[in-house]
Amino acid sequence: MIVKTFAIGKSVMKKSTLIPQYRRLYEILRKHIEEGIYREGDLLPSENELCATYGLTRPTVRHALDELVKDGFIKKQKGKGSIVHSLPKGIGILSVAGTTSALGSLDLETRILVKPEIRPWEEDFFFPLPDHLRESGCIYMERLRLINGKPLFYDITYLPNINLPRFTSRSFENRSLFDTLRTSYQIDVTGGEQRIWAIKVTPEIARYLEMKPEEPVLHLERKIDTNRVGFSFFSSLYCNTSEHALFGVF
Amino acid sequence: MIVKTFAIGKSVMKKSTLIPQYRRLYEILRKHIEEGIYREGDLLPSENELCATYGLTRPTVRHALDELVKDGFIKKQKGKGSIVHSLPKGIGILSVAGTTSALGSLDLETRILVKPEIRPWEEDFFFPLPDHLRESGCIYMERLRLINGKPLFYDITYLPNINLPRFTSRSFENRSLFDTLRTSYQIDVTGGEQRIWAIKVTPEIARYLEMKPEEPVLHLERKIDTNRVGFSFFSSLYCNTSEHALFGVF
DNA sequence: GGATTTAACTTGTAATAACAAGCTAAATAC
DNA sequence: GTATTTAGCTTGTTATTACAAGTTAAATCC
Repeated sequence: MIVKTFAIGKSVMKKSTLIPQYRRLYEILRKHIEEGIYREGDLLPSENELCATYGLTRPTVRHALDELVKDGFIKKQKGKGSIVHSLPKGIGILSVAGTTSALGSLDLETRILVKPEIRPWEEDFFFPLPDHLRESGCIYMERLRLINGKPLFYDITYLPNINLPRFTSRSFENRSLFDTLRTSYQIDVTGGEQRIWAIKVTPEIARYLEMKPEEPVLHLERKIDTNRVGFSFFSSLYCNTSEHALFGVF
Repeated sequence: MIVKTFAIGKSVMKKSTLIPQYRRLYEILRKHIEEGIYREGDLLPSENELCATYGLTRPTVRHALDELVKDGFIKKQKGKGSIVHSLPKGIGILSVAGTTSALGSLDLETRILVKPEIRPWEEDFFFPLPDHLRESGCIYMERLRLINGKPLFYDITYLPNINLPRFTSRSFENRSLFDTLRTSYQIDVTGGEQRIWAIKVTPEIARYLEMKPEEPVLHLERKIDTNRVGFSFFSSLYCNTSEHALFGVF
């Protein structure tokens, strides 16, 4: 085989063992899509072109594309190609869609109500907790997310306190918890479970979300699994859907 | 290569071209899981065992297992095996979880309010409609789903009226729309989009769901894509979450 | 010019091979 | 007996090859 010296392909140094090649290509293409190099409806380079460009073989390229499909960045069509979808899938449900305004034009802000701090897990936690998590406590965090200055989400996050160097000192001002875990700690979300209710807003939540009492509010409880065995984290979330719907691609 | 005459593997007849082998293995394992042959927490046979049993190679077997992972039937762990998860992922959100009772013990009933009928698409449909769907009208259906005799879902479904022989005469008493499409028409759900709100129940919906006025109710609007290009269907759903939460695996 | 065929793309399926890395239990050393 | 090592499993990654099948546009025929 003729060895070509490209970005991903097998170079002489073998430090590539850390991160798989399909994952690296995934990150590159994902970045390109998020940066707008490929736009909605565009065709990605064909699999064979990607092979040639990055010095990989088709199974590897296809693996990367499969991940992009799974995460909702592209759709594939036989005989045609990989079509950029651009709507990030988020996790089951995550994004916000206004009735009139486009997503990009929204002024999104995240306010930290309780900075990441280590505390014991709550006694009657809303998901059954494995014992190995109970021992070392959890990283607790409360955030409020606002759109155009109006509060929309009230989000309580619980992470296992194991082996996340410098985590509590990080900033989570932008919606970057998932990105932070992915890029700084190589923790990928692989799935999870969620429960959803429509409830009447409680006085406390109403205060955070600036809602009138008795108004309906969306309540989500989520367990989020990762590729790191035993590392799951949790989120309890309240959302005012009077002006914006929760939007999800699956 | 030594040809073995197993259930899936290449036999002399080549009618196997219709349905891919990984898909057949997927259906077999899925059925086994749903029938309880493999139970929650069990390990599936190893990939090599599945290869030997069904006369397939590892890439094919892995493809089938990947699909099972994607649909939430199993989870894989390196060095260990494929662990049966049993909770079907449904589509984003579908299943119902009671606060106390287990899923299996629930008495589930589906009542048809409006039998499948062909009618034109609504003028201001809640998802943008491709032109090729508009022409041939839609199959319209209203269903009510009850748990222990109490109505829980009110579901309006819209399907494109193209090439579904005998569809309107089928029964949809049990929760089998997705199964029917999958097994009778080889239509697989590949993804979709959904919007979710918590709203105050309208008088009409309150009547169907036997709720008091002003109570919060969950509202979902979903576009569901399939492997058949151009064939997407739609669902508008209202759910009373006062006693049961919507449950989803992703 | 217009309809049809063909050729050159695209992604989808499948077999084969080899090694890496995580997990577990049996074998070994102390 | 207990702790450690090892061997043999498991899934994960990657390359190679070949053909099938859907899409599209150029070439051909009429």
